[in-house]
Amino acid sequence: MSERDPTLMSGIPELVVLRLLAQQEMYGYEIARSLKVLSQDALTLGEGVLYPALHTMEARGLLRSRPKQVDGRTRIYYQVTPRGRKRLERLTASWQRMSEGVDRVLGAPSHE
Amino acid sequence: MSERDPTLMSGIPELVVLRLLAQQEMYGYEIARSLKVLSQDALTLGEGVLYPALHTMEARGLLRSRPKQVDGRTRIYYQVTPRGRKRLERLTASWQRMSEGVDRVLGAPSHE
DNA sequence: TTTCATACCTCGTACCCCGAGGTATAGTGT
DNA sequence: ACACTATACCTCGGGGTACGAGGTATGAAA
Repeated sequence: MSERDPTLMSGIPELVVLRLLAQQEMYGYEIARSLKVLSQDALTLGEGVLYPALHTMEARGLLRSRPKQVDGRTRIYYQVTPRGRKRLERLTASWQRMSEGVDRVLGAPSHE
Repeated sequence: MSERDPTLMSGIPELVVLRLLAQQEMYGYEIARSLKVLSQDALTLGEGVLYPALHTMEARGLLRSRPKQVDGRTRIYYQVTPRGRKRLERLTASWQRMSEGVDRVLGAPSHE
């Protein structure tokens, strides 16, 4: 139903997928490839993560989808809804806050 | 037994706890407070996360503990084992790689 | 025809986070 | 004496998510 804010945990897949789709409509397979390239292999969304995530996000009204036939293959294109954009903003803020927090702890002086 | 590498997910509690303890021996309650201060409130480890995490990490040989009586209260001090230090290195590297990946995706141009 | 890339999917598991609640001591305020 | 706060530990149950493995199907290349 309603989205929960990530506390410490991930939500990374949701965040990066929303970010990609905020730029342009894409289909699942394409998202996976783009992510790998953009992140320079640091992030890899397996299909067992990606597809369920897309479905969940659509069910929550963050995405909308439409099928498209290309060369006899079916692609399902997703786009971000206004609600999804709001969610993206919040997740981005959370991520920044959280990752800065971790970096501060990691960067803490070893002594004194 | 063996530790799993975080793929996308968290492991943040484990990472930051190891990092704190790598600097000096600490007890649970102290860790929670330090974390809040160091991260400037961006990170808060609830006790329901912290204590189980400490126990698991000890069971995995990443930490060693010793009880200490202070003012009639029992504190359990934890320190990092050599194995824990290796684990910390790996987690730190993972974290850096991962967070840079996310930042690259987030920072990707909005158009063209 | 076999293999590879494309393109979708689900199931089960494992893992982890988290809130709520529980015990106990020491100190402070009334 | 009584209550409240801070210290200090703990567990349990639930919820959510990530993930690997496996499954279907098409088109192109070997």
